[in-house]
Amino acid sequence: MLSTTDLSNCLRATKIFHGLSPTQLDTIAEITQIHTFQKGDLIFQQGSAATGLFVVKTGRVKAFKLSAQGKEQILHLFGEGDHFAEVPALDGKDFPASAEALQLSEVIFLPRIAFLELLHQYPDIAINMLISLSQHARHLSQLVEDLSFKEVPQRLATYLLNLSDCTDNLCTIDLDLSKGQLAATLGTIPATLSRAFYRLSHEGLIAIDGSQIELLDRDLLQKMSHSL
Amino acid sequence: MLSTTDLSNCLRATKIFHGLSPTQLDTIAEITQIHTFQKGDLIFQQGSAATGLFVVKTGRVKAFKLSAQGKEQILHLFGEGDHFAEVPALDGKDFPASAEALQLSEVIFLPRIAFLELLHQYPDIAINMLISLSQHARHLSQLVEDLSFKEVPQRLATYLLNLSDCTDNLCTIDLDLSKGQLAATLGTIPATLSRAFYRLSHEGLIAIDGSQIELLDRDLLQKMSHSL
DNA sequence: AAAATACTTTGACTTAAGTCAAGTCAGACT
DNA sequence: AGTCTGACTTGACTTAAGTCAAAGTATTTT
Repeated sequence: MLSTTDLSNCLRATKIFHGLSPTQLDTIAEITQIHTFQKGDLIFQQGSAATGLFVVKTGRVKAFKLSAQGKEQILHLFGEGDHFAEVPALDGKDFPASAEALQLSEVIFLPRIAFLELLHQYPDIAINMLISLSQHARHLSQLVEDLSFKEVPQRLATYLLNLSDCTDNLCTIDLDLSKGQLAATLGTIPATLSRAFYRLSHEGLIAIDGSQIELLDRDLLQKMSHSL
Repeated sequence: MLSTTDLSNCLRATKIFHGLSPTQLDTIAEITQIHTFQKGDLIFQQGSAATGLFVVKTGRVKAFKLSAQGKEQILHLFGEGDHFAEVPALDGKDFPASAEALQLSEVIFLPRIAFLELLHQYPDIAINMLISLSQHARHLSQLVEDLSFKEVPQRLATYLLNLSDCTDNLCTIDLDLSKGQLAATLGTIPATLSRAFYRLSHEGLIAIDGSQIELLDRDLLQKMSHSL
């Protein structure tokens, strides 16, 4: 069991409560709960009633949709300090997607009513929230663009380039997801992703060794990620 | 030219400034400008630098992306009282999409800096904004779901059912968009949409007469819109 | 280390949907 | 009325990507 002080230290490292005073953090710490999820545990399910806001303390969480035919589409990946389920927490309607822990994760939970009160009480939280919701929307509109305009090999090229931007000029990158989960992120299925990997490596753009991907030709990858 | 009083009356009817006092509205009215756009006029272009927030006074506006190959994907349709371009107005990064007037439209413009000041000054605006941004995100995640899981005839069935929900049990509906624009909304092209219309009418689910669509079998449409 | 389980790749097949071009239709303009 | 223009439809073709199942490769468990 975490003390309130420890918890308010966690809250400080969080996007949404960033910039609040220690006293404010303590107040918030008192109304939050911590839940632990094992890898694969469902945190909430698409279509069920809104409960509140979640903040990742440790671990990794995915937000995803599942089709009637069993196809998965990952919408977002959340890491430490990220919060999720803001949309249902704000509007009170059902969860638009499901959430699942990708690994052992500790998640801070803030009940909806308490969250809404905080929002009115501390305008800074509302502003932080606006920033992160707009990132969220930007990311979704990028996903729409990718799904609507790009073929799978292009989406893969885009993904690899984005990953390597983070790891900077190191041209060997390590996939942060299993290939199956990567397929679900890119809006396709493992078999198709596998062929896209083959195609990029066959054309000399990348070299694959398990989850290690070496980017051999950034310029061509860049070109591929934009047009066909 | 509109007087400040007239303008503040317009602002009252707006989602984002709803609930503010007349004095507050007057203050806001002084820093806004009104622009008139003809049908087909570009309001701003994807990729250009953020300028501010736009509010539809009259008319209709679409937010859309254009691929390198010339395919269009409509992200949102805005009507009177709706605001758009909140995301770049908030985060200051480039416009993620373009906006164009679908008909003669009057648009209220609020420069970014002034908008951000208002946000800090009047917490109610931030809250209104949060609500509408979450609708925005919900809509985008629905679009992702449709693009990732559904085939074009299913997307069309979903669209028609949603339209008829508004017009309620009146089972003849009038398309509010040209077929070309509807195709861009559903993430496809006119030729494919045309075949989807044919298929639904051939299967007896709808009857088509130009832009008048009669829904003949709601239950089957419902079924089609969900699974295959 | 062997066995079991899960993940990934490959192959053969099917199909939804894009491309391009030709035709049709309707409203706008002179 | 007649022609022009833009929107819509249809046809023939191509192709990306999904399906299903089998083979191959890891990873974990006992």
